[in-house]
Amino acid sequence: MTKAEETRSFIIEKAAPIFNMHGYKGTTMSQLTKAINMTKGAIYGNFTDKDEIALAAFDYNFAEISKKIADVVRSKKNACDKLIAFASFYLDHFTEISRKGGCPLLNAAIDSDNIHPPLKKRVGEAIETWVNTVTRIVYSGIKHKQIRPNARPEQFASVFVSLIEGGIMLAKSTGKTIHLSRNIDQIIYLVNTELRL
Amino acid sequence: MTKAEETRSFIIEKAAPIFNMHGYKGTTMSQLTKAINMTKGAIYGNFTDKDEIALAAFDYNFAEISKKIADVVRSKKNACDKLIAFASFYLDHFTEISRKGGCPLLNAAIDSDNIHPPLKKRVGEAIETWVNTVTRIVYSGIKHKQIRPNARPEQFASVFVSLIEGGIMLAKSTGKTIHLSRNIDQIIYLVNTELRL
DNA sequence: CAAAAAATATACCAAACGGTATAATTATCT
DNA sequence: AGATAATTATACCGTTTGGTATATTTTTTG
Repeated sequence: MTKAEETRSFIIEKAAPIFNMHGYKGTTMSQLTKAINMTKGAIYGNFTDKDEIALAAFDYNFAEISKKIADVVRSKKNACDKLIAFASFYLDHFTEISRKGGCPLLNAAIDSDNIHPPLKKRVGEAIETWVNTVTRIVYSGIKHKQIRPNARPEQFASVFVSLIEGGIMLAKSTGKTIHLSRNIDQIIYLVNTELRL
Repeated sequence: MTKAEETRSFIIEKAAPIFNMHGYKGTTMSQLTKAINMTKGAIYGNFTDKDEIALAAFDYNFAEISKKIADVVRSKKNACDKLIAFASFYLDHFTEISRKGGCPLLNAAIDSDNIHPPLKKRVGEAIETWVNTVTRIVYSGIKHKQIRPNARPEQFASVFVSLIEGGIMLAKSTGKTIHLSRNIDQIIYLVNTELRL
């Protein structure tokens, strides 16, 4: 990794939580200069404009949480356990996720809507990826006789992701984690009663 | 209603969808002057600052959708039917809701977080009200022998609201309404298999 | 209908916004 | 090490931001 690439990564790493917390319009270049501890000229030497930083920041945030989820999912062999581990991750790390501003998928989805089409497009794709990941776990579970063959993977995936994102929204805005934990309980219940063979 | 009150209402009515679409930071006074067709001086003669308009706009948006939901819920006698009518409302009116920028609860919850504590507080309270409405419907159903006595109203309410809000988020950001309709199907399924007596 | 009061338009303000030209600095390469 | 290239800091730009003092218009009231 060259110096330039390192600096670029450093900028993105510092900018990412700020964009996640304050949104695109809510994040200013002077906030970024403070967090990155570089002048505007330096930052603009590495990025053409604020948009490019915002897009890179979203990609970083999404990749970061994706990696953590992938690790947790990979640690389980059974498809049902993978799903439960996936969902539990959000509850187990709610404090940390909350401190960084919440789920970047949810935040960027709402934030980009009506104000930033390129970002919105990217968020939409990320969410599809997200849903597809869950869908594939269910299909794989069916294939390996761990999940009932009459399960509906796409249906389950929408519900699964919605319960997580909706739970975060409820928990964050009311300040009561119980809303999220109820949803994770519901996911575990659904996995064990509707899916598991 | 005096002239002043009428003007105030008019301003809020016009400002409400703009705040819902573009968020607090994303909404500028010049956007408002165009939509309201009044000069800045006139607007500031009726409101002390942008914050006051934003708070009033959220209250308006919340009251508007609350009223519509209340009408739909009131039209059904059975608690289970009330819940299904509630959830179906979002699917039936998704296009309209989408055109106005999505669910104001979800939007304001994400938008206000980390940038506007007074608005965040109000949104949190609105969400609690929302969840409590669902909780009460379930309790009432238990009382009137329409819902199983072993149902867990609070648990169900969190799941219910999350499936709606999460579904809107998925549907809006991917552009595919199917995500929302899957969630509404899930709610109907849950009502009929887990709650209904 | 005229006077008082309220509401609106005009014209302006300082501050903050995203962005840039250029000079100074630092890293790279022969 | 010295020349060259890349990076960063300084200082600035025009525009837009939320907000306001004041003049003008409109509404209300005696």
